[in-house]
Amino acid sequence: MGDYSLLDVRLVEPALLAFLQDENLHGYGLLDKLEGLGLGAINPSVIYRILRGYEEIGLVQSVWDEEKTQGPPRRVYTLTEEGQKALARAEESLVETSDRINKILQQIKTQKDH
Amino acid sequence: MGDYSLLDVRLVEPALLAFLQDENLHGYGLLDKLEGLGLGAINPSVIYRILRGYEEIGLVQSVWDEEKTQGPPRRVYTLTEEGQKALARAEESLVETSDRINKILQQIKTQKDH
DNA sequence: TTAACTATTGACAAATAGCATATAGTTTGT
DNA sequence: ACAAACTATATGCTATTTGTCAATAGTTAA
Repeated sequence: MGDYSLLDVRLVEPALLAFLQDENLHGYGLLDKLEGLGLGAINPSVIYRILRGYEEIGLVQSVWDEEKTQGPPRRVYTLTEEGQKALARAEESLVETSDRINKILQQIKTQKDH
Repeated sequence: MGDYSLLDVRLVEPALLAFLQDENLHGYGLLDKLEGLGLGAINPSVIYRILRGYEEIGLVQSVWDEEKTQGPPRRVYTLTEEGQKALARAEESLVETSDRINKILQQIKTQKDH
């Protein structure tokens, strides 16, 4: 029961790429970052699934970090060159979506004060 | 030539409510309106399914328009009071999503010029 | 040694989207 | 009159995506 919409769930994918842009992180760390977007209530399995999918298609690479800092070993993800390109495409796509949202909000507003 | 993402598909539901805010429209007319958002490539079945769903939960009401203007009879949808409330909630949700998108875009930008 | 927290994975169910197709009335061209 | 194109709605099936739950397991604090 998260406080986010189905729309917001689809922000997770681009957000993960964005977070990995200049920092190598593991799933749980990424989950923390998502909290900063108000998406902390998302089920961890969703994040892990996306990450594995990204690795399969070559957008990220992972290595096991055994330097047991706070728990069991964890997979640390790095953005590949392909991932950088995917991020660039995601950025464009987000801008377009943002435009569409603004158009809808504008539509709602202009109808309100008829 | 659908140049929209899965994220954008999720904009259809709030958009339909917005379009019905002060104008009674039928499915095909709504599809035309979606074209203005760059979502014209969305399969009509998606729209009709959403509209029937909305009617089931009381957000819209429909009547058959037999005044054969350009083709077979069509269902003309009207927003109910419940639908107005749903639209208000959708508006809030869109604003939140827009904020989240902007945060992600900001994140991408600030990392770019490291 | 038990509980709480960190961390990842997999299995299965539910929801959503895409695609194709059926039905059918109207308009336009020949 | 007939066919083709366009308008309009509906439905069934498949594939994809998302949600939920539970299993596994290491670390830290009580």
